[in-house]
Amino acid sequence: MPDDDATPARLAAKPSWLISQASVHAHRLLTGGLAASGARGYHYRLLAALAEFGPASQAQLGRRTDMDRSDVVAALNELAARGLVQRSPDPADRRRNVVSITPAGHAHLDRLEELLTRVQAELLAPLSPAERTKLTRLLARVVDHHSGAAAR
Amino acid sequence: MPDDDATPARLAAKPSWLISQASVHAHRLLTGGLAASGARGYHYRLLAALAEFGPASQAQLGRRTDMDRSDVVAALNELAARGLVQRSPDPADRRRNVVSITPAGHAHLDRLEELLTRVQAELLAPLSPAERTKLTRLLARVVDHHSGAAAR
DNA sequence: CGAATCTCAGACGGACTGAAATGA
DNA sequence: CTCATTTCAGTCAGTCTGAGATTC
Repeated sequence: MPDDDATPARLAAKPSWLISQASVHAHRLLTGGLAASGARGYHYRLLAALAEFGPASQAQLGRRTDMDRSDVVAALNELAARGLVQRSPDPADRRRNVVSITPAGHAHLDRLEELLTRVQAELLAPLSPAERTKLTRLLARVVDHHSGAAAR
Repeated sequence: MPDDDATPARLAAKPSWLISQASVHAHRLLTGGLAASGARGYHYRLLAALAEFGPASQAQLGRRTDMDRSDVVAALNELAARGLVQRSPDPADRRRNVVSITPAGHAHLDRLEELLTRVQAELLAPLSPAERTKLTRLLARVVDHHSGAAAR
């Protein structure tokens, strides 16, 4: 049987379908690439937030990386066990754990950054450099519009 | 505190991040719009496949709509209960149920089609018509590349 | 015999909710 | 006392796997 798994045309033409298919492929490439280094996407998100904004509470990190509170706890446990972040009580407010990135954490972030850059190239392989930029800009405007309106 | 939920720049610039964020927004708009009609995305996918390719077995429908076999069973139960599809044993192969769309199913598909078209417009609201086309074409090439290579 | 189909029940990982403990 | 934070336990919806019955 030839087209036993052909996608219905009206479905394949819907932007929402294309986006969700693209997202599936992206997630597969991403977790695949990271697994080789024993890392997860959450690690990158947390380390990137710490590197850019400096030490932060776990609640802050959850908001900045769009992660659930309990997932932040779990991922930080993994990072702390490997010495990539450090938890210390905030001297100014002893309710908080202030989380900061260590030198080893910076080094790890650099490795992940490089790895993720390769994954992006793989994901956008069929597009020219100009087209990759164009796609990225268009997506950014769509995302910006909806997260600006909906988030808060 | 102002930027308590700012996204790290290097994360916000990654195509894979943008795609997955866009996918979250698309899914939210989609399920939200469909829920108003008591419908689900699976219903549209199945009805579209039946309308385009004609009667099919449940296994075929699963492949064409990228659905799990047990989800096909559940969604068809819902559609059959509302008289939108019909199940009948295949006389040529009694293992199979041949599923076909009813006139009421066609009418329902038309309603869903209209609804989903509005959702697409909402999703791509910040883009001009030309930009929407451009984005759709670029995404189609990316998806095509990866599903052509990985699927089988 | 092996392979495919339909169906149901159970499992499984991911994400959210509630509440206790702590301390400003 | 009230509020925010951290943490864990429990829950929940969505999806997949396994197994059985049937037919090719």
